[in-house]
Amino acid sequence: MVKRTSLAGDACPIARALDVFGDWWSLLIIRDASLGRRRFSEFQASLGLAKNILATRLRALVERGILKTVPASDGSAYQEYVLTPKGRGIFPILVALRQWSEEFDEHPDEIATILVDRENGKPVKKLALYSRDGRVLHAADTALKPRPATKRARRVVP
Amino acid sequence: MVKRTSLAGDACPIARALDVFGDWWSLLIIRDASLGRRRFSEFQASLGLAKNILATRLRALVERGILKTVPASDGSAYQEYVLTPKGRGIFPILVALRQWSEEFDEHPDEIATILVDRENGKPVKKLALYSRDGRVLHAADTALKPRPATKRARRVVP
DNA sequence: TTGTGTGGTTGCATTATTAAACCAGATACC
DNA sequence: GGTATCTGGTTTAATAATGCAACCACACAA
Repeated sequence: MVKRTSLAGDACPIARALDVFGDWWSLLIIRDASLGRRRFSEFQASLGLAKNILATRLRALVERGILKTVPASDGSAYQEYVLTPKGRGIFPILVALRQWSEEFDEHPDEIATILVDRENGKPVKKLALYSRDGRVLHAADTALKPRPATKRARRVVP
Repeated sequence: MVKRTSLAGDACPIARALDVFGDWWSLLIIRDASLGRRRFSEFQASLGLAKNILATRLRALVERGILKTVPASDGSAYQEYVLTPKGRGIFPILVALRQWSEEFDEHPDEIATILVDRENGKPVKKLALYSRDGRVLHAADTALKPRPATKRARRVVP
């Protein structure tokens, strides 16, 4: 069996996230969903991917709890795909990706849009990582520690 | 020619970022590099991917300015791969992915590590998006605006 | 100088992606 | 009511990417 590697059982949370939506199209579907696109045909027109791939991805994202299907909002018998809370939780990742391109892309003039505060139309701040006591942390200021054991795990009587 | 779709010319900065390191292995290589792994064999042992795939990915990441090769730090004639500033800029994306898994993974007990402040060993804060004036912004509080035209573009004399 | 480790490349089998054709049910049109 | 068209897919066949194992050149160690 020479299947594509799965990262599902990995202990690294980054790998685990990639296992859920780390393929070529899933994040773009999620981006579209967070922009308000809901219908199969909307995704297909926006992304220009083959319909069978879109169908596969939508099914996987629904299975994994990122999207859910709801009855169409226009009263027709069709269904729509909307983000679950778990799916909306991906928003910071999309913002981080966007800000990386804004900072490091070689042709930033080709970027069409900027992310702004809806209240006043001003660009948002750059994401930053903070310590408990409010200092900005860079990669070198951080470390990985083993996760403390969960208290809730109840021991089975032998 | 039925090639895999490229997102390089896309106007969306998220798509542009995914075009650079959005494939199955690149982000994991970058994660490893940011943990201090530098040698081909270290990446291969850590990730367990085929050597030809690793070679292809490393070459692509070097071409795209995420990694650069340097002489081995132990004085041998081999080379090592280290992150460029552009590569280190991916750190917030890794953090966002990690935090998403910490919050939404169905088996969080399988996550082995937590990210802490090196100063005091305490867990870092959750990434949050802020407005210019310091309010926390969620997806619904934001909007996309067309990017203002760049002033620096000089007109060619006709 | 013989042996071993590093850092790949090559070849082949398997899997994933793609485009295009097809299709059933829902909707719109007359 | 009957026909045409739209929506949301599935199926098929070709091409590209991935995975594994074998191989290989060079560095290094004994």
